[in-house]
Amino acid sequence: MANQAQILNGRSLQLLKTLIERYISDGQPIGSRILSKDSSLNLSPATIRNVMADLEDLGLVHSPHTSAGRVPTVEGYRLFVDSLLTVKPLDSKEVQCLHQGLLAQGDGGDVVGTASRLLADLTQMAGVVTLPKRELVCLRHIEFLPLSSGRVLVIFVTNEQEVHNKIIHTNRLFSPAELQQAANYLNSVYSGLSLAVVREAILKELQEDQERMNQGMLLAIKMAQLTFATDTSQDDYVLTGETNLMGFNELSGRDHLKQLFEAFNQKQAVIHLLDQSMKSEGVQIFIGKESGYQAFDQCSLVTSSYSVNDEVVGVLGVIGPTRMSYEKVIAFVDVTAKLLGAALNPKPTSPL
Amino acid sequence: MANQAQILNGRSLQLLKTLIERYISDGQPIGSRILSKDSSLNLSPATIRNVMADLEDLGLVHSPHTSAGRVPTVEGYRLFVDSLLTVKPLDSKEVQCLHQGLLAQGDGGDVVGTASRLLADLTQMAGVVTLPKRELVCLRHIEFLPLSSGRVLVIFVTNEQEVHNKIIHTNRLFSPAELQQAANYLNSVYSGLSLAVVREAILKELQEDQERMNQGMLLAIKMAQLTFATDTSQDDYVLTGETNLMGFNELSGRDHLKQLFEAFNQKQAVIHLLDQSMKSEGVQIFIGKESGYQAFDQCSLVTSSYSVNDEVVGVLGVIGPTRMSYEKVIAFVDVTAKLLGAALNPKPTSPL
DNA sequence: AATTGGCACTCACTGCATTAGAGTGCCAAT
DNA sequence: ATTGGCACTCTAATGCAGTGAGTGCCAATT
Repeated sequence: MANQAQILNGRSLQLLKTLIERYISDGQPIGSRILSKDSSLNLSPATIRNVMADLEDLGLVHSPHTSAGRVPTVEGYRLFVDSLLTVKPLDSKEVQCLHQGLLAQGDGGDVVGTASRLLADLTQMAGVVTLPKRELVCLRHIEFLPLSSGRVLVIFVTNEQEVHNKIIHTNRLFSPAELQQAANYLNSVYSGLSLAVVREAILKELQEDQERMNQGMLLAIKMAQLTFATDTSQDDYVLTGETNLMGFNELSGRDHLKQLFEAFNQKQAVIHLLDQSMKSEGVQIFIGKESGYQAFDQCSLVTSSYSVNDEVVGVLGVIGPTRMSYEKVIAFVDVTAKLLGAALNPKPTSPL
Repeated sequence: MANQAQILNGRSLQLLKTLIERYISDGQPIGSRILSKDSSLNLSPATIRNVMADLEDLGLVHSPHTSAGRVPTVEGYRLFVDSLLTVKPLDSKEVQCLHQGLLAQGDGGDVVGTASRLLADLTQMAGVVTLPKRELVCLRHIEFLPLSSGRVLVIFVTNEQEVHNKIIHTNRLFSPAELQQAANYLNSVYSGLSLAVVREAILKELQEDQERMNQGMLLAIKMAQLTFATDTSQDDYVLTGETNLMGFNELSGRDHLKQLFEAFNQKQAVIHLLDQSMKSEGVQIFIGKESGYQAFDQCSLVTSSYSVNDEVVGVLGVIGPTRMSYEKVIAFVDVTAKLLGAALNPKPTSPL
């Protein structure tokens, strides 16, 4: 270990950095000659070879075969992004572009989708944005419609304009009037509160003695419970630009590509990774096998949580090959997260 | 032309048929020797070669290079599916499977999605199903919610349980009470009618003298007009199993695949093709370049419209490489269309 | 007149040897 | 500690011969 500290001096780190930068831009193994010219250290190729041998011992770079240059390993990338990276702030032009794009969207109201598409377009990779966490979501309006055989269609609107629907099962039939009454009650009492609060309140009501309540209220509470009880933390995300990934040679193996897209469809892997980023603020990076999913072996995922009112409500990120321009992507992800948070934030639900 | 008729006798057709069948199963150019053994005609390879030369003159088959076997052309496939094909009815086992799958779905109520997935799973290609046509869709319930700056969120439920929403712009602010009244009016008058009828009725109302109506009715009509006027024939479809297509060599060129998936994402091309099938009943097939879209050059699309109450309401189909087992796919598409129509049909909207 | 066997020819694919080039590792010299 | 030199390794590209599948055509056969 003392050895490592000795070896990993400024110079070797500098070399590692230029190697990775060059590899990211060229995509081919980097030899000592190139590195000697590329770095401003004025070292001969021979010296560089020695350093490279050390770096290889440490597992930071790797040689595809005897007479090829070096390629960064996952550990190399990790060290790079953790300590060597010089993140350039975005051009104000690009920030403008993002800002415009996020605000000047159509009336679809799909800020999340827009953000995802912006990420994908600007990075030429895949963009992914989770829907904002439910707890942050305020109930605006609820409505019940009777269906056949005791089922009831629940429609509820959250925040400004997001419409959700769900079918619940009841053990008896209800008249439209009853349901209307229940909805009225719920709307008058719970409108404007976050779903989390609503859920708690309902549980409390159910525990209290129910004789105090009249029939209508009781029905309303029960319906609400059926609707909101199951914490279907609607883990979902918007993924765009997947096709961009087909352009990269390192991902273009048939099987690889198939695995990747199947993972996208099943969502579960991506969700798991994004969830991990939920816990911490700021940009987080998964490089290659670090993700733990085989499908993403050759991919890196750069994520950032985004917040509204200083509370983390979602995650967004970019998926691309491990050989991506981390500096740029990190910058993009970072500001997009902030802009998205801002775009979601200052929309005070206009009180009716 | 008289020549063609002479040449295209039963024997050459028979040979074309076996050639295509064999090519579909093997995927490699078929030579005269193989064909001689495969066909039950007891002809020598030399004879077959003569026939093949004729077929090539007619543009039905094609030789990749001098010393390779023959491969069917688009025209060859076309002749094959039009006149030579022996469609085998499905095993009752498979029909069962489809039937079960369509009926025994979760409460998601997403019959269309289920159908698409079934098609994809059973054929190991991509399945696509359009949403049922709007005209067949009955208005069940409508509701307005005021948003900021004169915008109004419209929620309407069609058929049993499909929830749609849309934002419309108005030139002044409305109170919730006004909107409620308007919704009540619309619900009482138009509930149960198809969207097409509703649209017509509204246009008629607007043309008649409006002084007869009171303020509330007028508002209601205007809101409804904004909602249903633009014939956003919600051209949309559910596409599943795209990843299955990545397994086929003939489609696995990077650029090809990318084009294909981009076409899927943009939807427009697929919609156009499906729309064409809307007009005619029964199974329809687009082979290779027949589609007119470069992205689908190497693909075939087997579609069938599906009907409810003898009226065509949507289209479904399978997308795969031109070298697909048309017999099977046609059978699958055909019965799935019928089963889907049936699954949608006998659900009489329970009168409240 | 259709069918067939025979034969020359074409073309892709394979294996093999060769070459050029890029890059390494190591050693001795600075 | 750094460097130049040198032998070595491995890849990628090239050329070349051999093989096999398949064709097209012609003359013989039925």
